[in-house]
Amino acid sequence: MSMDRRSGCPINLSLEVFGDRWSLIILRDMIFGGRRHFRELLNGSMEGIASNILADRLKRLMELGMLTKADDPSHKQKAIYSLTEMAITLVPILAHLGAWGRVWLPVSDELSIRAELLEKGGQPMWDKFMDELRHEHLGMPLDTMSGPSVRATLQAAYEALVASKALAADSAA
Amino acid sequence: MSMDRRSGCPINLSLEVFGDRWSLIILRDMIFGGRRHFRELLNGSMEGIASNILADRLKRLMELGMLTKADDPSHKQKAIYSLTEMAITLVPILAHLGAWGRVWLPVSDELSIRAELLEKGGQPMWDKFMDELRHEHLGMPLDTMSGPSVRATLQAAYEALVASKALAADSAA
DNA sequence: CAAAACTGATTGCATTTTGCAATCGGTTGC
DNA sequence: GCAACCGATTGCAAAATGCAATCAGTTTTG
Repeated sequence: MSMDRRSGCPINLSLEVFGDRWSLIILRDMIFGGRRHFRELLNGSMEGIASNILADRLKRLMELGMLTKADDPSHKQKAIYSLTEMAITLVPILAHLGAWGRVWLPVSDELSIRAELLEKGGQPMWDKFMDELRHEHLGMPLDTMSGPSVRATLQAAYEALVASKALAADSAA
Repeated sequence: MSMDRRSGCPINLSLEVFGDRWSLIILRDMIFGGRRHFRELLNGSMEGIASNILADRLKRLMELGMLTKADDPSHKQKAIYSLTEMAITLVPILAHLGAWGRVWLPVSDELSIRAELLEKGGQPMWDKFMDELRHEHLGMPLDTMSGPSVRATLQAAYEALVASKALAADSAA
């Protein structure tokens, strides 16, 4: 909440933006999960964020210029949160972070398949994804309309893995 | 300090490692500043870390496998902290983080020159840097001994910029 | 050889941040 | 009308943080 400015170091300033346990989780769910509403973020997060923390972080991310809020025309009191360009350009960082975590931390297979695909896709896939996010959140035209969206591709891979695991568990039982 | 495991998501797990305001700052000072001792980290950090927080984070980073501690042979009670491979592979993430911060946050010229050079150097420079860090911290042989070290290059650019700024300020006065 | 300075910490304590549970007033669907 | 849902807000306890003082051992200094 506070504008510290402990130093003008780029890494320090970045850390002042998401050097906490929730801000990046919220952005992850918006970017990869496509969530736009308060309730979606509240109930959808696997990590179980509390509603006051979510409200606080959404406010803070807006103050920092990472998100904008707009009324949902279909529902008078529903708010739609949108990523700004500043947040969309985090995609390569999230990809690297996921790749690093996949190597060094006790990740679960299902949840890391997305990170694996995103890593293998490399910069071209990240560019396509950012393009799609700009379309979704900023109303920009889609440069290239080639095949399924990156999010759908990642989601399909995740669901296929979950299904195959369930099958294996069934046949074992 | 706690081993949360809120979820097996790679991004979440990564966040549980450095989703705080100090852990990455310490690693930054070790990687880019070449600091190895408690006092160097305590007094050298621009952001002014408190000694108890530093002690706590060093302990935590050791438990996480990011650092190791050894006796300094030249000084019986001096401890030398070393980066592990796990920490050294953060270099690309730090480079991306610095690049992102340089674009979107109010960085200072002097402190962002390093990030700029590291970004421009790209993967080859990161590889060279990681190779040098493995030599320094893990005792590995240097693959390529080509020219000045990456850290020295970055440091020289920083000092040149500080000097030129001081000169400009002098001539203005 | 004793005093001073430095080593990596630790302790006590006040302040701030975090997280949980309950709740709020307004909106929507039935 | 009324239950379910909307984006929050409040009260409160627990944890993290930051500061200042301190520690015992080691090295340097005079």
